[in-house]
Amino acid sequence: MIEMDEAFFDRVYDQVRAVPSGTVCTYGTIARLAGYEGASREVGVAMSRVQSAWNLPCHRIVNAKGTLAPSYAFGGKDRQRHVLEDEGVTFIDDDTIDMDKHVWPLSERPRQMSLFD
DNA sequence: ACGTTGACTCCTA
DNA sequence: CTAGGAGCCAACG
Repeated sequence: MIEMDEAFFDRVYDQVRAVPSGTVCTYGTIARLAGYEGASREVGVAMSRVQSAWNLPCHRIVNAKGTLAPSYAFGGKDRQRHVLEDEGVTFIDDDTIDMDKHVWPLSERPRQMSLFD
């Protein structure tokens, strides 16, 4: 059977669950993998509706710049950073993830593909 | 059914 | 580096 109405949220959450520990994923990537490319903003809305009991690793979802979610999420950026660091994610700043090392999946990296770099 | 809104992204100055 | 604006898509009142 096919989910129809809540397909968007369900697919988004399913993709969030698919993000491995120690990596991070951007809203845009989640949207794309869920089949809603360009709906990055809606992914953010979906995250805001996540409840703790769902066990979604929403702390692994960050924006394209690698900065953490606003303070009102996770009870503060420090909390989110701590969780990510505990999973092995490294930061270049207190609020900025070292994206090129931890973004997932590798093939979804945002326009950084220099073949000869 | 239309207009607003949002844990976004990209481009320009 | 920061600031502002436009584009994008789905949910909500």
